[in-house]
Amino acid sequence: MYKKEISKAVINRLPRYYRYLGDLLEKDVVRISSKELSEKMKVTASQIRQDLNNFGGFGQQGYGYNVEYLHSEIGKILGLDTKYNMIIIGAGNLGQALANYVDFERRGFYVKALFDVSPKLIGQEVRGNIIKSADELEDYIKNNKVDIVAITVPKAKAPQLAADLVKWGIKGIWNFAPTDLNLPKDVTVENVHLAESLMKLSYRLSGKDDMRD
Amino acid sequence: MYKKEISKAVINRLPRYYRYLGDLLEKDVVRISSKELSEKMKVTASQIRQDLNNFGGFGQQGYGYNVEYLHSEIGKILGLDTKYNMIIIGAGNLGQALANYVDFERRGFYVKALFDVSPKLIGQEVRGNIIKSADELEDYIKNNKVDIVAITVPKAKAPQLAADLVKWGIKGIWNFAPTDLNLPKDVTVENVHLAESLMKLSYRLSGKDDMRD
DNA sequence: TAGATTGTTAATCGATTAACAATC
DNA sequence: TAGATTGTTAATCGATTAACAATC
Repeated sequence: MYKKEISKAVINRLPRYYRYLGDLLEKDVVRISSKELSEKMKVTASQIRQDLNNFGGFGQQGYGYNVEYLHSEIGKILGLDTKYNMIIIGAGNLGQALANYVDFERRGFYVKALFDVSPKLIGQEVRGNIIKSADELEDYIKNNKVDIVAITVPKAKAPQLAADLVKWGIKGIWNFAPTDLNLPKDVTVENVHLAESLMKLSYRLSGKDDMRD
Repeated sequence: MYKKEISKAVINRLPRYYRYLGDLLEKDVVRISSKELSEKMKVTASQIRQDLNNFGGFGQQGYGYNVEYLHSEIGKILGLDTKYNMIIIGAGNLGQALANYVDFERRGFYVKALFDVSPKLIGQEVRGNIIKSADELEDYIKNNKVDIVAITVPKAKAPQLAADLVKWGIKGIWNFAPTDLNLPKDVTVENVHLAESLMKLSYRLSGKDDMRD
């Protein structure tokens, strides 16, 4: 069977569709047309229909889309019907912030452990998890199912840590360290580069540009 | 004078160039060709040259680019030669994590105050800043130069807060709340949607795809 | 000078938008 | 049935890559 290659641009938009549909669902909206949704989201209706049709026909001519059904289908596409075990390495403020983010759990991402090297942090409790010593990391990974590792350690430590994680079998990394991790292509890395986000804001504020997106 | 419109794709890449050049600078690399840089960054040399030439000719034929000069020029393009006063609204873990991120200061982003509604947090110190009551926010903004407001409050509170901020004259918002803020177009909003980032990771892990980027 | 590498134009590729036939 | 709106093809637009003349 031929596997359609979905473009990155489309995938990047899916979570946003999911969010808007979730909001509509909360407001008990039953159906929505691509045109109405396009006005809310400030994209073209055409783009919405094209995007969705990469995955299948979720709508109905003359009617539009059933909000609950579409929300659920996009959730499945995004893998939100799966439970993921996540651990966090680096239990500073950012690591703790992630551990405290309840919404992740609602989407199927369960924080199972936090690790740190700092004796000050080891032993502290964060949302029911005792922060463990980084020395226990290898053992932990080898004895537990870990789907996602969030890396919130300093830049200098991240590449070696990532290499070790891969060696121990980790396939999914959520990287907050301000560096690129060059890992085998069967390992999925999603980067969150806060400093770069702030620089983009700076660029636009400094007025070399009058972007509208 | 005609103002060239720089595409969003280009701007999104600038901070990454800046980071790689900064790393080279730390290693005392003096010059680099687009070809060498392209190999490190895993992009095409052509793209690098095209991107840079949106802003001017920073290189020299037969030589390449001077690392220090190019780093500095990209910094200027990104507005990193400007000092920004930033305040953080929502002093939970995420807000505190941002306040503690030293690197921001190095780039010219100074955290001047944190605000929260929680009596537990108000009065606490974070990196030399006493967390203030959100009641003082309007006064603070009216009496101080505030260039950037980082919003780390719950989703439900974010839209009203953003509307107030705009009313009080704020032009730059770094939004961490999982919602879109619909603000006048002279207000610049940069979003960091962590949940959406995690969903993208989930999509790729759930294997509907074998992306190579 | 010869060699290297940029700056820039032209060609290609991919993504977005428009249009409309299919169909609920 | 008539009206609405999708699914999908075709047209357009923009971004990336290739190629090469300019030039250090």
